Amino acid sequence: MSDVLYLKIVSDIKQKILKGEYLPGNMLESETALMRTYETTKITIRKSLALLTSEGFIYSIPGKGNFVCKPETNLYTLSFNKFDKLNVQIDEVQLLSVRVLNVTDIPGIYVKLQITEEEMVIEIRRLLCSMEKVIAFEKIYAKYIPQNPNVENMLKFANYIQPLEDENAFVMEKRMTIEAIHPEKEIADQLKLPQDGIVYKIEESVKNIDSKEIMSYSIFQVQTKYLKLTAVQSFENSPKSSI
Amino acid sequence: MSDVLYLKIVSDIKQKILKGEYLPGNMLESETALMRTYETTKITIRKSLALLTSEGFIYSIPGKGNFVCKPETNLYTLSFNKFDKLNVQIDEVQLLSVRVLNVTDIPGIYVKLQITEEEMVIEIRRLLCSMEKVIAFEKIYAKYIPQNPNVENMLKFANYIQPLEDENAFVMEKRMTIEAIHPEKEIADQLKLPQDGIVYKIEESVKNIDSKEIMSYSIFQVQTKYLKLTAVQSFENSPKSSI
DNA sequence: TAGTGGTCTAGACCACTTC
DNA sequence: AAGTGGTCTAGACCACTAA
Repeated sequence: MSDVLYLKIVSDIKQKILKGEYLPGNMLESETALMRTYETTKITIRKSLALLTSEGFIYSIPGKGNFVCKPETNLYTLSFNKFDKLNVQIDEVQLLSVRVLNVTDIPGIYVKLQITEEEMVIEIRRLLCSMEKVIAFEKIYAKYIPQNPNVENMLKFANYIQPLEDENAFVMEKRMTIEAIHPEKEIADQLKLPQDGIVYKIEESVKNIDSKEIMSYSIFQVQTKYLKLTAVQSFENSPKSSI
Repeated sequence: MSDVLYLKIVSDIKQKILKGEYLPGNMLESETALMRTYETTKITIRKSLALLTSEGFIYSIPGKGNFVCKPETNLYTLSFNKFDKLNVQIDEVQLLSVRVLNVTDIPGIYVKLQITEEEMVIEIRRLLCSMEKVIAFEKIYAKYIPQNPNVENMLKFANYIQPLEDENAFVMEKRMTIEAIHPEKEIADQLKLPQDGIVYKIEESVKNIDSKEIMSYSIFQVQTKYLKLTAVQSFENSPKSSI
């Protein structure tokens, strides 16, 4: 238990929510009532309520009061990274090919990159390896614009282990879908898998938050045994959540 | 752009971070400097900085200053629910069996439930169906304590669609692992799948945050075509993140 | 010692909801 | 009209950091 007043109030109210004294949808005491119960001023009470709000425990309706949230039980936090979060440590990247292609050469890619059918794309194909073994196969696509720094960056990072988006991570939004499938023959060969093996096919789009532009689209395929998907319900993961 | 001062300051600083004017690790102007630049008082500045902190953009070191965070690029938010988030709507639950067993009858279950080998477990086996078709197979385990309300709750919810943990969601921590595997024969039969089909095997532990006790352990197996896993990098998902 | 962030207080004005 | 939350201000004291 903290000896800071506003944190005491926070953990006190949090306890009441956790113990079920306040149920989702219930209204808390009014701010003036809380001022009296905790013998402090509006400012301190409001600081406590602000913290509870940012942690997702309560919300407020102006003119009415503060209410206990209905917790969102469907949200999980998943920690994933192509390079760090596999069961093996990627220690080598084998570049298979770097090509500049017409959009029409790759069916459907113009939709993924949200570009017109007249444009060019750059394609990178590479293998991620660990201890001389092929762990994953990856294709990366981006719009090709000659002399564009993004393209140069992609090439620079093509055979490095760090993903290029880490440099400007604040501006990026990544969205991925995970599927479990039987590998296509090319992939099965590369990963030295039987045809009825299983791979995770992870498609990821990286979007610039400002310009809304799709920066890159990648397909990452990895044998299931190298990737364990673990997700934690993210409710209590809010910042500074400490009881 | 908001007409509320502290929100203006927030979005202003956020823009500077997004545009790269402030880089991760950089120190912001001091609070007194910010007071001068925005011609306001310490309180308003501090309110802005508090919001930026809770959104994960900055952190502060007492006596030194406020610094731009290195964004965590590995964290994704996954929305998942056995009942709502499949590609089909579960409209029926078929209870296959409810049994009370010795812990030793289910190899390894005492580890999952963190109980001793002398205790009893309750086991629920059920099918989740949609439009007369079997979508998923689920086994749920919990420690069996006669007359314990948890057990009664489990039984009450055993053939309902809502998961029982929703009632006390604040106190629960859910942790799940997702695997893609070839189904065991029992599962393949139930889901009417070929032996070389693929299912997602989702194991979930529900833990009471207060008591640290494992409330339940479940194994949920669903044909891959009914579950699309989509994850979004959770950086910009913080509450009230609005630029 | 000067500068920094952390905590706390008193009081004003506004917009909103409810009766 | 009474009560509610939202925003904003001035100023104090503390603990910490750095020179």
